Amino acid sequence: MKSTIKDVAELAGVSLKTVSRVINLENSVRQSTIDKVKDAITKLEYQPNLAARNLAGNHSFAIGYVYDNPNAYYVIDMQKGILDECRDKDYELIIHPCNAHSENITQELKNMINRSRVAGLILSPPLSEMPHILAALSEIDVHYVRIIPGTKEQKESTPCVFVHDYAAAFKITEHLIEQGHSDIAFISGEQDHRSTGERHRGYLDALKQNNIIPTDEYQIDGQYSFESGVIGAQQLLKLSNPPTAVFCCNDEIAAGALFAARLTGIGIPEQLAIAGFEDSPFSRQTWPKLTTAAQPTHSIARQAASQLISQINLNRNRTVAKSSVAHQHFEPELVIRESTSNTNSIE
Amino acid sequence: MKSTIKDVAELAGVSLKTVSRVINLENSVRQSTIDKVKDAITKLEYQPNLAARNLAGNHSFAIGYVYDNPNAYYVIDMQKGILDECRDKDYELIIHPCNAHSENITQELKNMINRSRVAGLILSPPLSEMPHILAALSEIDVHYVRIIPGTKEQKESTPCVFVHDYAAAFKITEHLIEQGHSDIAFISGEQDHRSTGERHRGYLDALKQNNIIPTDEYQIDGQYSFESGVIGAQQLLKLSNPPTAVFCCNDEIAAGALFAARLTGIGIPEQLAIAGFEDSPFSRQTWPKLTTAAQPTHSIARQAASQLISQINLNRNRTVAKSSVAHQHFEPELVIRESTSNTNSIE
DNA sequence: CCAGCAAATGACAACGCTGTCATTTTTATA
DNA sequence: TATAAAAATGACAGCGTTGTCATTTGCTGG
Repeated sequence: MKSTIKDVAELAGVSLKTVSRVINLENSVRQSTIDKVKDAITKLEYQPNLAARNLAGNHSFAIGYVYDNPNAYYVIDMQKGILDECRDKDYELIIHPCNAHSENITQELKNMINRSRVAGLILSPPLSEMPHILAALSEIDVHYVRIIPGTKEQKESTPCVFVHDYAAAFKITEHLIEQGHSDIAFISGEQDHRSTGERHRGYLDALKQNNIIPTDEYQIDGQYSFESGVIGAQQLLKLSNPPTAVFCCNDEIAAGALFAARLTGIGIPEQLAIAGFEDSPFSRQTWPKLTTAAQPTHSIARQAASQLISQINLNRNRTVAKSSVAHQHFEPELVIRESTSNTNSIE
Repeated sequence: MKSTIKDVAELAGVSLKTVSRVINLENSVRQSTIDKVKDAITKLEYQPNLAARNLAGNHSFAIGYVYDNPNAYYVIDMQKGILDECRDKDYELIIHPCNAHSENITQELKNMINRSRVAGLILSPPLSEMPHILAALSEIDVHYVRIIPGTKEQKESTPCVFVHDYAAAFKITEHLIEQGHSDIAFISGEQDHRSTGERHRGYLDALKQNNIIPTDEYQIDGQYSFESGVIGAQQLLKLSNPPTAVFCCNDEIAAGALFAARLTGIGIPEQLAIAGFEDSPFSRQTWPKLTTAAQPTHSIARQAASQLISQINLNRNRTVAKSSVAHQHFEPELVIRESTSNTNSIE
């Protein structure tokens, strides 16, 4: 029932190998031959057998996406972006959620690569920032592309897709300043996440540029969680001179801060403006809706997959331009909603 | 570098085929031989080459999970559950998000099955309820397990894992009644989702059992979205005799209803009690937190995967007990929080 | 102690494709 | 037009496993 390369070859009147060449986009095939073969492929609805390709070519047409679920929406978007690219390039995606802080994470990843024979990996934060993981991956010979906060300018030795958190944080803080605030607090995510640092830098620089001196007691150490937002905001609201605005390192923290503010009957945004980061769907589902920064997750994911796949292909063709470490960066977009701005009518 | 079945055979002093037998848990291998082989496997850190297995055995060790993203948290949980089972059984997972209402969805699925050569599929709602999709899958010969609302008792011709939405909806409604409510509204999800019907039945039966006659104008047609909750609640609050409680078909709707109530300054739960369904994380991130029903998604997913894999194996071994349509059902659990009950202190 | 049978094991082809290298065809050059 | 070089194509082995069938081993009972 299912047609094989042999059927195609016969129908097209060429050899197996020539069909194989056409499939693999090898050059040195005459256009007229290509056409014949493609016709046959279409007629027979031929689809190459992945298993056979893997086996014969000794390489896999699968890439892996490894993540430590920071946020379901983010992960889903990433998956979708990667998948879209994979479909284009005829690759498969193996997903691998894991616990970044498990002690045998490196062994786990090695096993996974061994088992699934993936040709490469995409890593998103926080895994993409953990030196011991990167080291382990470099040891075994596997390609990978990292998604990390930062910019092209910072020289990384392995391919990365950058998310320009700094710029976004700067913009958000600036927006708060424009709304007339100068007592602006910051609730951070985990200290060991690079995004936390980047966002904090953006915040600080925006203050600086507007001649606002950051207040120590406004800098709250938190985590990327709702609970952390609750606690952080409570801490801030207890101060003798509480801030009038708070920039939260992500939407969950912001939702938590909102919750805490509500508990004490504080008006949002009149008495406290709250901004988040990430534009997760629930930033639209709070009351009031959250101002936040939207990351183009889907594009980022696609870009990462595209980069990974070309890297793999480069390596296969022995063009060995492995050194050409490609980089690209994406800038989040400011999304202004009611939690920071009364000028937006609350529908 | 990577060891093959040949290496194992040599080290163990047996033939290739015997090693293959051990790997595949075939009987008719002496225990002493099994031990020898297993030792060798461990020593060499041997891992069977999936591609070769697929090719030689003409079957795949991959299953697919097809879904139309109803909810990111749900999908992530499902994926995790399926993956856990897959790791156990040495299968791979191919995820396939799609649009249930796209017109060429059946063709898309067929292509996907062809391309990825998955041995079977797991379907979650709403895809699992769409007759034309099921029909298409039955046509091509692919195993599948559906996750659907309902109970074992309902006779389905193909294997299903049931989620007992009816019972959960009944419980939630009963809880509202216990809180002293009798004017209880219902905001539905999409009418063509079976879950909507099941939840509505549960709601109606709970009312009936408590001698409450359902009010027509309290039955709101909605969708599974935040916006729908906003609109539905606004509609309810405009009534001359508005309800004192509302059961929303999922948490998003409930969050929307909460939002709408907030806008009009209505106190929750004093003036309006709100219950959701699903226990998505943000049901804990609203103010006040939402009462809801928690589905054991991870277990459901695992069960579905387990069922699918045994079905596939059965079929392989020509035991052809394909008729033994296994069913199992899971009951959501009531999670009472502040949106319906003042007895819970608001922390 | 051996025939007879079942259980255990092995030899070898095959799965569908790609890599290597040999052969044929085309093109460019003299 | 002949010849060399390049481009296009093909023959065939081999990737790591499993299926089939043949062979060997171990056991039973007479």
